[in-house]
Amino acid sequence: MALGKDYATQECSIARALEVVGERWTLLVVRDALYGVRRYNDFLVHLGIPRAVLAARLQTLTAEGILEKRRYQQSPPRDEYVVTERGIALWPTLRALGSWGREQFDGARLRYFRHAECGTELGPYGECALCGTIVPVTDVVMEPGPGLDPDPADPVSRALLKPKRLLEPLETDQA
Amino acid sequence: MALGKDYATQECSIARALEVVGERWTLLVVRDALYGVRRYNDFLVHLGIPRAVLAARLQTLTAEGILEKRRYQQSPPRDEYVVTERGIALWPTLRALGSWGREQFDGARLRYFRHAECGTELGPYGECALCGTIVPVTDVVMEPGPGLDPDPADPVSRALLKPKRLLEPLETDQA
DNA sequence: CCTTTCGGTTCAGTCACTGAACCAACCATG
DNA sequence: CATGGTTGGTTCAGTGACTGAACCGAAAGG
Repeated sequence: MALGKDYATQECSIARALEVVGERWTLLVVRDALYGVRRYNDFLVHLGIPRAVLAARLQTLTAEGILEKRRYQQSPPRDEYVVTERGIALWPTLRALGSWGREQFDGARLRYFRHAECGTELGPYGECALCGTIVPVTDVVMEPGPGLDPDPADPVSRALLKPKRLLEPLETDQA
Repeated sequence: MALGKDYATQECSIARALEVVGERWTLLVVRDALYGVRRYNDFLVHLGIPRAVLAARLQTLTAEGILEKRRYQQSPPRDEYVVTERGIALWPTLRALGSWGREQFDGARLRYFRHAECGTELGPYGECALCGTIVPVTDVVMEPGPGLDPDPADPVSRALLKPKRLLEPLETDQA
């Protein structure tokens, strides 16, 4: 967490985790990465994050092995940030946090997450009640709920309105 | 999150949740509250948090309905902070975060969490593999693992070495 | 009285985040 | 070849959050 490093004295894996992903914006960057966002500019417009902070977060997330920087075209040279296994492993945490936020505060259904195989909506821990299993991230389909703005300003939010699998790269029609 | 409030534009319950518990130290305070810590001074020595920050966190957590301030003796007047249902509902998030931190970084077993009924160790989502259910927080027993310092300096850490149920108030022998 | 405990508040200093400006590499266009 | 657009940054001044130490007040306890 960079501030004072005091979590180091905590002898606790929660504290250890927060050292890595506890800074402002970090978990939202990981969330977007799981949603399929990969490019600097897409993170930027979707999160509304200051450029300097985004650059810093992408760097530390890469250094911690949560994202991987990958060249996807040579000319002009362009890199994308792809979420790794270690990042994918944060899905249950994000899912639990989101469930808590919605249950305790919002109420509105913003997005549905379903088991791709059977269409069942996931439980709060990312499990499929029908199949009785924890659904792997690649088998989760995300689709918009009634609470979501149907005509958002930025192209990334617009692209996220289409039902899609988690991790599947986002296609932004730059219109 | 108090910084700029930009999460408000996120249309996302994860962002909503982070508005409330995303600030530095906040989740660790909630963790301690679930472990049974209730008193200002116990939070203080166990977390090593600046007094001003602790006071601020306790206030906002109380305002958000995650903790409840409660007078436990009249003379001298003393209050304790008890975790509410809303705070208890953060247990799956903390559990997931802790599992992630240990699996991805630490490795060392610091604490075991078991289903009180049957003694089975909880899975990463707080479920009991034997009973096949999500274990309610009141039925979780916490005990020290081999990775934990067996003779810590502060009395709170020492009190947390004894196996105990979650939520059960901590008894600090002020020795 | 005098001291200690508990639960804070105050304050100066530091560090992180913010927002705007700037920059460099590369491509497309005329 | 100049111009402008796109992408992915860096720099920098200003603000706000966190830190650590000091101080404070109420209420025992001796």
